[in-house]
Amino acid sequence: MTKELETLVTTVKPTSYECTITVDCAIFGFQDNELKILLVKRSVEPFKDYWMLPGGMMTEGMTMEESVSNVLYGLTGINNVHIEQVKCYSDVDRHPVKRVVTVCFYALVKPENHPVIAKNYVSDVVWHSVNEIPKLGFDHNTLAVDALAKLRQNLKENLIFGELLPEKFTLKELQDLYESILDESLDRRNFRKKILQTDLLLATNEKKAGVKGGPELYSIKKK
Amino acid sequence: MTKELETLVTTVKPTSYECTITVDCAIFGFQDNELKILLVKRSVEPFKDYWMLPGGMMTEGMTMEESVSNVLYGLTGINNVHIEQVKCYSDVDRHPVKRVVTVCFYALVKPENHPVIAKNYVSDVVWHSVNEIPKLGFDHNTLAVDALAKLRQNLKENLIFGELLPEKFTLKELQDLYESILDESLDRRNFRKKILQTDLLLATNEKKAGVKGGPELYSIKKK
DNA sequence: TTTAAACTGTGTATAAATTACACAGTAGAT
DNA sequence: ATCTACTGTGTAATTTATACACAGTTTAAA
Repeated sequence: MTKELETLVTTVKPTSYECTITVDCAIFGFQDNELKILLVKRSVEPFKDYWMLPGGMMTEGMTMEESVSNVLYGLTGINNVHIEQVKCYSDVDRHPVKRVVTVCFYALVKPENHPVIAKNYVSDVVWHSVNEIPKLGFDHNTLAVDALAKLRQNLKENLIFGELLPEKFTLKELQDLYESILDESLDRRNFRKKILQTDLLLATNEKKAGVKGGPELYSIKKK
Repeated sequence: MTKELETLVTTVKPTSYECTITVDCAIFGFQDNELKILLVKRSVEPFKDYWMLPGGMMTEGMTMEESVSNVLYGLTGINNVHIEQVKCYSDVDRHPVKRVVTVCFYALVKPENHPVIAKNYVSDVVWHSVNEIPKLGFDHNTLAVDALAKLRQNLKENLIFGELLPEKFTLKELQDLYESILDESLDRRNFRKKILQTDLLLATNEKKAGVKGGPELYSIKKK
C-alpha cells in the first residue's frame, strides 16, 4: 500500500526516476501488388541477427515524432512523411540491457522511390510481406501486429493511403492497395463508386500507357 | 544531418539518455445523468491551484498500466478497473521543471461507489462535467479532449461501458449513459432493439422499484 | 381509492446504405 | 486483323438504419 500512495503523491522533481525511451516504426510499403513492411537485421547484441522494426532512441531536445522522422530519413532518405502513433509499451523486462519504454508508430512510403540502406548496427534491410512476418527481436511482433491493425482501422475510417502510391495511379492500383492492406477482396464497381464520391481524387485526364483498356490516371486532390 | 544519423545508429546502452515518464488518467464517471471527469487541484508549483487530470510518475519496476492503477487506487480506492491507453505526449517543453513524457489513459468508474479523496499534493477533487472543462495545467486539456474522443470511439465500435453503471440497471439508464457520452440523443426503440440484439445484456427478471412503469433490470452478461 | 402523470414496452413502414452482378469499349499482344 | 485482358458504367436486391404511436404499469397526489 505504501508503494501505491508514494506513486500518487510524488510530483516531478529534478531528481525523479528516469527511463530510456525509444521509438520504433512499422514502415509499410506497397510492392509487387502486396503490402510490405520494412524490417532491419540487427548486427549487435542483444538480439543479434534478429529481424526487427527499425527504431532509435528518443534523444534530448527531440519529440518522439521528430525522432521517428530521423529514423525514417536515415533508412530511406525520406522527409516529411505522415506518421501515426500506434501505442506505447512499458513492460519492465522488454529490453534485456536496461529498462526501455518504447512508442510505436507507423508510416506509409513508396518503396520504388526510396531505396533502403543498411548501415551501422543494421546489417540488412528488407521489404517483407506482412502476411508472414518472422520471429522478430524484443516484442516487435506485437508492435507489428498492432501497427497493422491501426493502419487497417485508419484506412477503413478515413480512407488514408498516404505515400503508398505513385503521384498518379489508376483506380485498379488503388483497389489493389486497399485489398492488400485489408486482406479482403472488394467489388470493383462498388469500390470505384465509393472512392469517387469521397471527392478525394482528381482525374488527371491522362491515361496510363502499357496497360490494356487505357485506364484513367488519378491523383490525390490537394485540399 | 549528423544529428539524425546519430539517432538512428545509437542502440540502447546503459548510459543512454533518460527521461522522466508520467501517466495521466482521464477518469470518467456517470453522475446526475451526466458524464463527468475527475479533476484534481494541484497544491504545489508548477501550476499551483490549477485543475488537472490525476497522474503520477511511472516508477522503477512498474509498467505504465500498473502506475495508472495506483493513481486510481490512491484517489478512489478502486482496484482492477479496466483502463485504455489513449496516447503518448512528448513535447520537449510540456513540463516546466524538466523534460517529462506522459502517457494518457482513461478509466470508467462509478462515482457513487467510490468517494474520492484529496491528499498530498492534491488540495481538492471534483467530478466535473465533460462539457465545460476549465483551463487545466500542463497540456491536460489536450489529453482530456483526446481521452473523450477515444472513449466515444470505443463506445461506438465495441459497446464498452465498463464500470459506469451499477450492477443492475434499466435500459433507460443505459441509454442515458450512451446519450451522455456521445452527446447526442438516441431513439428509444431503436436503441433498445440494437442493444438487446448484441447479446451483451442479461435480463434479471427483477423490476426497478421507485420508478414509474416498473422497468426491467439488466446486468452485463459474463462471457 | 381514484385519478393523473410519467414512465415502460413493443412493431412496422420508410429511407438509406451496401451488395451483387453483366456487357460493351479500348489498348496491347500476336 | 484478331484475340485477349483490361476498363468503365447502372440497376435491382438486400440489408441496415431511421422515424414514429399507443396501450400497459407504477408512482404520486388528491
